[in-house]
Amino acid sequence: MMASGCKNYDFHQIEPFWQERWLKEKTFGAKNESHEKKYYVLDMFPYPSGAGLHIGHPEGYTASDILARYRWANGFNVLHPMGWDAFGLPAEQHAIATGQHPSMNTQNNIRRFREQIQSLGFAIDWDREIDTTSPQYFHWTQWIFLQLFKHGLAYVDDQPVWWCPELKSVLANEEVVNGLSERGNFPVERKNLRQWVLKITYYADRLLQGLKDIDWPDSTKRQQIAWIGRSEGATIDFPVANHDLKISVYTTRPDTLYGVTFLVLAPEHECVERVTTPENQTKVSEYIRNAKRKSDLERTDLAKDKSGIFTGSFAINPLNGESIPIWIGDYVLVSYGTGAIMAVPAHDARDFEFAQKFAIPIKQVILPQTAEQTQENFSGPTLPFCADGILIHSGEFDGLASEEAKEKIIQKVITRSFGRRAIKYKLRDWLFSRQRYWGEPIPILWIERADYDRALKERKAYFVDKMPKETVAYSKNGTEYCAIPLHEAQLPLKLPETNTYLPSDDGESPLARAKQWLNIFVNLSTGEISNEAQEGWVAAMRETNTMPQWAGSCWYYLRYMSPNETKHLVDPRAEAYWKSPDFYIGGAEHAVLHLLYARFWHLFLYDIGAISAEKEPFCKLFHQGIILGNDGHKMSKSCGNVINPDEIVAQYGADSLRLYEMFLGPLEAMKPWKSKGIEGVYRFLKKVWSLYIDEFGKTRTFSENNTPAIDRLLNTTIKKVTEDIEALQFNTAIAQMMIFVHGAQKDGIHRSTAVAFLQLLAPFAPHISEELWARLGENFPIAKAKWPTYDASKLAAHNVKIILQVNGKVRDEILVDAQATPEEIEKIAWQRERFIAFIGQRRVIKKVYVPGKIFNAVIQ
RNA sequence: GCCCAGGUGGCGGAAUGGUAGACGCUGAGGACUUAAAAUCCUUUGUCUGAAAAGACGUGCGGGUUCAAGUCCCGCCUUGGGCACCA
Repeated sequence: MMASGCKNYDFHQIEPFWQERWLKEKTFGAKNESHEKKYYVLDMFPYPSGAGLHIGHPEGYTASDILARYRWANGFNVLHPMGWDAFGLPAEQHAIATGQHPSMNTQNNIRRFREQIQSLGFAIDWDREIDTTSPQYFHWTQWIFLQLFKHGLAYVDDQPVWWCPELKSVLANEEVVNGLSERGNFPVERKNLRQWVLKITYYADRLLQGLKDIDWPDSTKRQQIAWIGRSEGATIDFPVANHDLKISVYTTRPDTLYGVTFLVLAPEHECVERVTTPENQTKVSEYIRNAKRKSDLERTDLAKDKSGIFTGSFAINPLNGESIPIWIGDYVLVSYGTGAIMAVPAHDARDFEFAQKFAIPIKQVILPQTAEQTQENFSGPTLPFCADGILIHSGEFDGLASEEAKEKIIQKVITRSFGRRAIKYKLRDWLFSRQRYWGEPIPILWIERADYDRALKERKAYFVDKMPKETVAYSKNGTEYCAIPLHEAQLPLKLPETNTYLPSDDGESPLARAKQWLNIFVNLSTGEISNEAQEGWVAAMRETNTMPQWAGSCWYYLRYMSPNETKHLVDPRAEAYWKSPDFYIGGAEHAVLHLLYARFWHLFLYDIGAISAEKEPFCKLFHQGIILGNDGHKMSKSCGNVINPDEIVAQYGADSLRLYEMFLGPLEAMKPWKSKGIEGVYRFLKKVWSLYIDEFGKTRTFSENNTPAIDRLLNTTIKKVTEDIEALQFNTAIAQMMIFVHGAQKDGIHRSTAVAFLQLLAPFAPHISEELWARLGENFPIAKAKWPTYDASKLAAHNVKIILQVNGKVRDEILVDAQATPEEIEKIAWQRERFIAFIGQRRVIKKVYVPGKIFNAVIQ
């Protein structure tokens, strides 16, 4: 069981040899039937781009691989899979440019990625490889969509959506950053289009609550919390003077209700026309026209210059009867709360700015409550004062603290029935359709209303028990169409073959041009589909939108458990065993996209019983930091600082690359790549080699015995490496192994020590470890060898160094027996001239002894 | 503007309140070599000093403590996130 007769550390020979061997012997195949404890370690699977593997990929993959191999060595049945998130724009743009079908391009990229990843020697179960673009996979992505549809969580809507003219597609809220597309940084605009939307808001509260029980980086949890944006408050109805009309506003600050000096409606608010008085009509219409013309970037611009217009009407504050003007302003969003606000300029920065600009009265009703600010000479806070405080000018509520006042005022509002408690979320429903070719087709058929009604009435339709309570419908050219699910037997619904991938300017998907695929006939009793009209069948049109790239990644971690399952999205027995990943690693950039969408789908699948083991998909999450270029900037082609992993592997080998990426710094930190730095770990591996192999390429004969120092060093190293792996502190684990090798080189080591050290090194640098392991005559994979344990009694040295301090400053050091008592140590200290010299004639008033470390004399 | 995480030698980074700078890179000197590469050894925070040694030193200013990179208060600064969400 030996790789080669290579004399020197020839990784070119060693690494491919073991990679092939692991693959062929399925060394890292996970067993779905096992009495062993399971460990499921998951990487965020890559998008196989045409650029090939990036140097950042192996960072997370190596970290997860170290854990996988470490768990194997601890007797776990480990699942460490890999796959491809392969739908997406670049493959399609490549197709547009070359005419080559996107699947060709995708398969080429996958092949390259697989080769590159395999060249790094990860302990992956390649029999479980998945590809989101394969029909066997998207069959179940489509199946999940049908379940969402059935449960009323997928619906169509033609509210304004983000449209990107450059990408010719709509984008989800999460994909728009500062008015630009997340992908490509192209401008986006608002456009009314008929779109599929998933009701993620139905899960808003549970998505928030679920965060409490999972072990995630705080910053990521905070981002999701902020994105969900739950707030508690009240909606309050303001009657409009001289109208039979009330305007409802949402507020989180009912304690400021006495400070309301105006209302503001969003320009799109439904009451705008009714409250606008005739003399203000012209100006208001003009204002609204302008507001509509403004791009969202302008409207939410950084300058935030307030604009607005008076409607001419007044509302009545229901609490104190004050008459307050009703304004229109585009700083109020129609899509949040009620689309109208009560403005309290004294205690809200935005209202304050608005009031100042339009000379509206500002009425202070809250006083700061800190002792410092309530002193006699206190002249009042700088307005706006937005924190909690004590109420003034608020009638019966004067003197109450904000928190209590909120509650009391809400109660009064409820009793007098002009309002109610309310909880609002910033989270919006997930815009789920894309006008693109290279995505999962949405498995929906559109039939005419008459056919739909007749089928339902006859109660024989195949879809009766697969429909949402509310019919999903839309009208086009005077005809109403209803959505029905494709029969499950028709899944997977494959993309039509076409040679025009280019989307159109009007938001129509390229699929709409594949007429053969688009216009079909369906048997409403059986769900069968045909291209030819048949007796009793009805004409139907397929949905032409496709799913967004996030769809496939919402449930891939389940598919790995049983990648070939044909009856379920995941084999229930496999799911019961593997549950969910024990460890999930990937970039922080997915904090609110993938990681929120996947949690949503997981909760849904749990609710409908498709899975049963866990309510949360990712119980422990970790983000690896970004690796920057040599120059400290983010790697990019334009900066010319991109490091190619293939070149590193060719020059130093995979083990060096793995080791170096782990040695760079803390896993979570952003850190610059230094091309010189890899020399250090490469030298280290060469030293390891020569510790085991002599200059003729023969395995060395080891020492008869370890020196006591080596015994201690080995045990310290086992302890440190084990603990550091558990804590994901790989950089310091490697440092400790370097210290070990240095000591081993000097003193020589016993064979058993040589064996143990290889095991520690194996998760980090598996190829060289496996090679040397084989040369030591072992005949099974090193990853399956039981992880070494340390002997705690051998960690302590016989002699310890005690630091002598005077007033906390280091003045001397002494070497004493580890068993020495404080008295004995003090006695030795008083014999040290250097130490005594710093004390001189002064009196010692205190002595501090830190066992095994420090003796500190405190003098006057 | 708001929220979060950082700031330690020439560089990447180590340090349960207890010797700051582990480990690695770089630089300097040396050994081996005809030479180079590789390897090995010594050295490498700043200042003063021939040396012994001493003083200073973890973004800045205070504080707590026998003892502070670490804890507390204020500020500066870098990175990330959110940003009219009422």
